[in-house]
Amino acid sequence: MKKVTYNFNQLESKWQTWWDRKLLNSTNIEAAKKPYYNLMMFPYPSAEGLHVGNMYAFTGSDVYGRFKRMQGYDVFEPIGLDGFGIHSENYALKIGRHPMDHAKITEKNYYGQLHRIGAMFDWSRTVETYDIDYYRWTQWLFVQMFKHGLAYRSKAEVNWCPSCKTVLADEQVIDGKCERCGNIVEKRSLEQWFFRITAYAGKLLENVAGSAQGGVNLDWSEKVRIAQKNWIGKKEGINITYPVVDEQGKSVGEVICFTTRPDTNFGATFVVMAPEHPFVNQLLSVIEKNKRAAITKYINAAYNKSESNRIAEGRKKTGAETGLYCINQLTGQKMPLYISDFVVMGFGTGAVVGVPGHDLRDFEFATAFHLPIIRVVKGVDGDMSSITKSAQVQEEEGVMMNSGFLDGLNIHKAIDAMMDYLEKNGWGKRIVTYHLRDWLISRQRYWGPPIPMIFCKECAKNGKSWFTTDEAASLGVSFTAHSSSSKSNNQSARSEKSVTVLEKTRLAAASEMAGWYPVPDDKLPVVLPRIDDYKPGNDGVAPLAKHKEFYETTCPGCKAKAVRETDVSDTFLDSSWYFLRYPSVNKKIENRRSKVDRENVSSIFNPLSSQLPWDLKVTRRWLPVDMYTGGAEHSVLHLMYSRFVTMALKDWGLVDFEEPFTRFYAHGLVIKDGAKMSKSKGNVVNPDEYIASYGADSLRLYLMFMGPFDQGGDFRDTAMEGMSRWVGRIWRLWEAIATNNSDCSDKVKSALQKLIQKVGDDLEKRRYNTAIASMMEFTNLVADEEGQIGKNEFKQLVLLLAPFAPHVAEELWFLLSGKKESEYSAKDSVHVQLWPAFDLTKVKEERITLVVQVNGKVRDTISLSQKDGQDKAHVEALVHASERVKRHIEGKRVVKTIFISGKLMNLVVV
RNA sequence: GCCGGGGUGGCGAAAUGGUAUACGCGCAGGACUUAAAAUCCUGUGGUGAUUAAACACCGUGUGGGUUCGAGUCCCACUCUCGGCACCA
Repeated sequence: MKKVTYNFNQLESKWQTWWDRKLLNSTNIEAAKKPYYNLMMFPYPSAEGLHVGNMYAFTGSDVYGRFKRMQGYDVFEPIGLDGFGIHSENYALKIGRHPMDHAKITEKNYYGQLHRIGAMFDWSRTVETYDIDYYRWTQWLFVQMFKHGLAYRSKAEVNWCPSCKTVLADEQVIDGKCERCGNIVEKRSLEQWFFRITAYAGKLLENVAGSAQGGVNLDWSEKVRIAQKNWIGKKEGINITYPVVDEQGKSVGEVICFTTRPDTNFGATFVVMAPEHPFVNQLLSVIEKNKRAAITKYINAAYNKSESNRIAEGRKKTGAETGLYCINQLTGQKMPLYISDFVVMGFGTGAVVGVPGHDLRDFEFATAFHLPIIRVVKGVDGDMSSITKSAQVQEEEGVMMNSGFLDGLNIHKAIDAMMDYLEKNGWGKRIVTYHLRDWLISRQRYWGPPIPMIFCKECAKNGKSWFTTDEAASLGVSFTAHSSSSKSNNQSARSEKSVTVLEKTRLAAASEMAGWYPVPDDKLPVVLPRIDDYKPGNDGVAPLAKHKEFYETTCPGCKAKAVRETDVSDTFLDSSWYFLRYPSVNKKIENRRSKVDRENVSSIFNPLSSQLPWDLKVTRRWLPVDMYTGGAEHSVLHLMYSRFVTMALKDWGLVDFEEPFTRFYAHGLVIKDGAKMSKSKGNVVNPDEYIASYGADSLRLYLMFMGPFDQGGDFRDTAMEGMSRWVGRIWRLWEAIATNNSDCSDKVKSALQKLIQKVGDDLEKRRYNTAIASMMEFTNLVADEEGQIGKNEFKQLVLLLAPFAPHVAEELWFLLSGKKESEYSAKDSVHVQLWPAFDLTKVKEERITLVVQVNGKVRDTISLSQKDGQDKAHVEALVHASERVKRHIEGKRVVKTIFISGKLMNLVVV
């Protein structure tokens, strides 16, 4: 910790105050001529304050925003807090503070820190997700989802975190553990609210895979696009129907199996269902008593098995025999039907046909249960013997055999031929399935937006719901309880035509929504009351469920007594639309400055018009987001949810674009002592202390210099000394100019032109580390020239420095202006100057260095004029005159001479 | 298992197929100073050789290949970091 020759603490706070006072960073949303929306993922407060990893990300985003502004764009760079939800609540619980009080404290801390890093945030338009003015609209979004059939309630096997005491969406379970607390997640069968994100699976995939026809081409980090692709997990295959019979051959129903490899179906020898498969219940009534007990036992064991147990068990195959058979209609063969937990209910149909010769899992199962194994593919190794070892199981390539009409075809052709055949006979139907599941949106927690739904027993009894109201009819989504109820499930997104899918799913949803009404628009928001028993319980019931005064209400349909939903929505819903809010934030219904009193419920149920949370005109101008920066850990979380919400809004005609983020840049992670910064590892670095001892500018520079922005880096404080030194050197350059108004050499002038080009290029590519390095090279060159730099050249250097070190750049620019403080206006600020232009014709380099090689090895270098360097004969003469070259070609014959004009000559000798 | 990054000095890292290790840290030596801090200067991949310089050889995870020339392109492998995973 050391001192620099200028007082950075004083200087930085001086300019931060000045920028605020001059509204330098408050974008004029309405008047902007060249809007550029530069957004960084807003932080979710899960600690007392930001750590240096957060600052790294914000700085990287800010450097780019500042660069764009200097290129003449009206850059909007907003900031906010994602402080509603489980992250913040868990921390509040940990330190024993009420989440509402905690929110106020984190707001102060986070905003204070975000101020001190010197980013160009527009502090006049912040968004806090726990603000009533904000979550009122989060609830509105939920209602819209419901009315459009994209929100539904369903009993399902869901992830339950025993530590957070709530359910979680699939995306929020990482390696069988809770995304928030790291505890092992259990399965519970609960009735929950879901968002039908699967209805958009096709479109979500197309755009991100770049396969959209006339669609959107996303300029996104490759690894994020691939992660989304994998998560959506599109598989094209076929659903094959197998009739099921008992020992006597009597028909007892049918089982549908999904497969991508129907070509191997002549080799099928058994069928396996997941323990959760609906057919299991059905068959329990038809099978022998002694088998029934065994099956029930197996199923119960499977239910109670946690995810971690399953993982620990590895590939060991267990199962229960049903005594029933599926008929392979290709061959007429009877295939025994089993129940096993290696088949998962959530994918395909929850039942698979076993082809042990050509699928490793099937092979393992067949071996464990002594089932026949038939070879139907001759592999690339030509092996045609019977399959007895797992190494013989052919999966990827081969030619069909023992397969009737398929014999001799390669497997890829055979797949198509078989699908055609099965469809023609009515035994199968081609199908597309996705790994993506519907978004489980309810949380049994306190700190979130109450789900704005009301349940009425009376209406439920009468088959009434919002879908039977006049409003629904006027929106064209009416539904009567008597129409056929097609069972909706998580795999309903199959057709590529989203309109018809939406119509279907909407009706399907309506049929199951008897008794449910959304809170009418004019009764929003449903305010989260302040309660003292806010801790989550073990019973799967939200804290609000213990508060009659909250949940007792009247039915919007029949006016009878009814109850509110007491679960709150997932945090990721809060952040799924915040980018739409920022530019329109001044459109808040109430006066921005007089926030609605959170405690006073009666003042909140204000009649509201059917306005939108965003201004359509503003939104058309500013969205989608031009540049979005954030962590890759949100690849399948926030980024997927936001895309889904935006697509839905587009279909409802509320926005005119379907992708929220045109460009997304995934920044790297800051590592400390070889590990990701985290509280539990105790390696969290607080930026405050470094700002205090080195200044925000030096810290910013150091963070950007550590390595490429998309790779992150290892934080070490010793290296920051170097940055601090360099800033000091620049400061002293100014002192030299101030005292002896020096001019500089052509060498420096030429170098500056090249520097301007280099820094601009690097900034566009976000290669901040090399941009800074080249500025250092430039100042080193100036030092070699005895510190001689012209005032003009120095001014240009300050412009290049401005995005990285905004405070010191502003101070130097101010000093260079020669103005008094009172005369220095917002227009004079270094940050609104135009990025300097470069002119390479000004580059004067008389001498160049030409490399001389013999057989590709460098043996000498020749310094000569630009002009002579182009002259092959001249260079050749010099090369042959070189002592060093002579030594290596002596007694040998030059068979070839390679000449790259102005750069290199290579003599090939033998 | 599948899909993606990545392996370069003591460390963070740089290099449109053309002088590998720019820039920074660290380290060593020096200047300034009564001394320290700060600042500035010089050196810094390895081995060998030399009074010294010149010099030679080796060097970008491993093994091959293409090329006048490979950190960079191709093939095979290996380690590592991320994502997905009994997904049919």
